[in-house]
Amino acid sequence: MGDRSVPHARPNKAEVFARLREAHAREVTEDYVEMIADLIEEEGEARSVALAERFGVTAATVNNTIKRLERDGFVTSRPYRSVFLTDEGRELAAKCRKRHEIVYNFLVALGVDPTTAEFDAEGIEHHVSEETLRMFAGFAGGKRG
Amino acid sequence: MGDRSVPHARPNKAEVFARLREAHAREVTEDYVEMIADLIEEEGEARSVALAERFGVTAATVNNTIKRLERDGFVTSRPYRSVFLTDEGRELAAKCRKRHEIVYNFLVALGVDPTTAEFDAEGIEHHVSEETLRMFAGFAGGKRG
DNA sequence: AAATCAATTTAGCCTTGACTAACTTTAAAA
DNA sequence: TTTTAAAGTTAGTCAAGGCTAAATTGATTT
Repeated sequence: MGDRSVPHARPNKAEVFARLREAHAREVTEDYVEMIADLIEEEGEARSVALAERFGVTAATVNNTIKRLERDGFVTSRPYRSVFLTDEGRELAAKCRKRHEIVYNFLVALGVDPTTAEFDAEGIEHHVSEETLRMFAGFAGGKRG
Repeated sequence: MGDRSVPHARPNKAEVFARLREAHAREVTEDYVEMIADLIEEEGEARSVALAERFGVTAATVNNTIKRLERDGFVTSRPYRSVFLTDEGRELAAKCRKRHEIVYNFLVALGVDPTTAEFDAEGIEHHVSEETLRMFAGFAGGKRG
């Protein structure tokens, strides 16, 4: 147990920032698999030109990122062809989409303007723990039901 | 007005991600000025060994970051001496601390465990707009009063 | 005063995530 | 079928933010 017996003991700062850095490392991956899933749904396939347009980056940047996602097992791709999600990628995309919606709906339920909520949700979603996500879901749900 | 006359028009995705990238670029700066202010308050000065310990990074990393903060006008430093905040740095630190507290108190008011709230607040705070921050502050305040 | 130890700095390396410019491939039009 | 335009790729650059290892400085002991 170490020095953690005090009620509400503050976590070690270094732990907090270590977790923050881990979250950062996952962010781009999560945004990409989510966007790829959206594109496949909306347009039937995910072309890198569409990814570049939606993220507001160049085609070269998309290319680099897709290679990394492939290396990490989230997508498959062949030269000059569109990008596909692996099972793992699809799973992650589904999880991220749910989380995004919960955060967005929570902000709107709280009274935040929907446009602002879109901006904020995109940043916040990657840093919300399971526990906090449950609270968010419960709050928005309670307001509806 | 362009194509923004529809109620609740979704913002362009590229804008959302551009703002996200801007927020990222500010994160480390904000965390450092806040931590430097804390150290000066708690210990009278901000030594890089203390910064390294609290962030959970090496002294070399702290050194790099401090140089960047100095370049950007948030701190001053002299070799082998502790770090000082400029007026701009102090201002930013105060703003960040207030924001951090609002986010943390909001999460706790919502029912999130204080330890989890510490972790989540550190990630969330950098992505909360002024508008959302006001909603957070109002929510926690309303519960108290 | 010298030795030692802790703190700081420097140098060099790595990955991520961005860019531009130039090149190749694919698909569509002439 | 050839040409052209759009899409995708490759190569090279850069800054941020991490690291290790080695050198230096400052402060404390002996």
